[in-house]
Amino acid sequence: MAARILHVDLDAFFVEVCRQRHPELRGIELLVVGGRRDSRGVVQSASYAARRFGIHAGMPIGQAVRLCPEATFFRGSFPHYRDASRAVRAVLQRFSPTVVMASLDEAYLDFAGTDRLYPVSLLPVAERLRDEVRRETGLDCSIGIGPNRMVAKLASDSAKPRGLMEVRAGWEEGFLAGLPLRALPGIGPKTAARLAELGLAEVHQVQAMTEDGLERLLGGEARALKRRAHGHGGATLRAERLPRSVSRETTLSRDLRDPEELEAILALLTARVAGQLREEQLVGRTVTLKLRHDDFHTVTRRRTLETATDLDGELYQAARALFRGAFADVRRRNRGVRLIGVAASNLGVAAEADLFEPPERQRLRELSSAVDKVREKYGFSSVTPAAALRFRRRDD
DNA sequence: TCTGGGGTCCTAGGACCC
DNA sequence: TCTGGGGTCCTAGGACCC
Repeated sequence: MAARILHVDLDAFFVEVCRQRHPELRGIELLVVGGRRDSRGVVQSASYAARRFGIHAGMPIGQAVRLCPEATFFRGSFPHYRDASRAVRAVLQRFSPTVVMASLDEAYLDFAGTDRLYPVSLLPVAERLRDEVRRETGLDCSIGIGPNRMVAKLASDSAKPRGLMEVRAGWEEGFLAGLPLRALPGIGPKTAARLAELGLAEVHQVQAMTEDGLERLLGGEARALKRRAHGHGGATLRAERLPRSVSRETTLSRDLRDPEELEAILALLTARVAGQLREEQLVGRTVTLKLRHDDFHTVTRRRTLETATDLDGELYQAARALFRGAFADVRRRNRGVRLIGVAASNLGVAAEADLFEPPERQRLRELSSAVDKVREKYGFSSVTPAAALRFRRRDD
């Protein structure tokens, strides 16, 4: 059964969702979403008008301000994005039983086995899909169609904005030949620079080489690159699996040197991670602490627990111990801390009940589910971990 | 005001085991 | 007589993606 994958990519998703939710932004052509003017963040998305000034996702906000001081900078809100994304998914699910959201603004649809239904082209389906998404959610999208995920995605990239492109089976190599290697998934800035030093910049160059020749240049990576250059990659859509990690991190509005203040923030971040684990009925066994020094030197420290947990206290205990170890280095280097974060990984599904669980742990579990209920009703900050009180009092 | 936040996957070395 | 070899688990870091 021939694979046929459709990739839907929403155009300027974050910008458009902000416009829908904040009508005062609608008349503003030059709109940049991601953080306020003075934030230490990066651009999440920019309106097409702002992009003409060279602003793009991932660019530091400060740099975007310099490129286009007259632009409006807006922070945006995750729940709004999430709700908009779900609304789009609901439309997509009417077109295929297999819809995999790759992120908030991207989805893959499986059309394998539709050769009789649509013997020639999927473009008419894509057109209807685009119109229905537009009509029901007010959002524009671009759609790429291909024999696998990679080609479908590259096709939608080429089609942006508001375009459709189909690459039929057999035409992958020709389509890819005109692209830079950097366009291939997995070829980021570092790899692209390394390949460029070897004289490789375009997909057609890799296509023209033998695998042995490429192997002499690249070693073990040759095979994977060769496959991608010829248009292979992701013929099936795998169902969604358990997440691999749950994390929260924050870049502080100013660099901090006070460990107590940092521990208070760590307590809040850990409570968020624990809350998400419980919400998704997961438990984590490995706790990772992340610290970024003010000179951008970044370290992680991790610890694997005896038993997986979703309890604030157990996660925090591990996180704090890791923090104290890592903070000793910060102090030794006489630096401040720019970013602090915590992650739970090594995840499993939370067990229904454990008959042999010690009673004190049972009490903690009851406590956290009570906290979860209050938070569900009144918001996360209605309950604050004691360890975070100092931070709350100071900066709220 | 340079450089976010949430993820995924991979590598490499050490410990430990058989 | 100097050191095998595979597998698994663990930690730390890094590239990449949106």
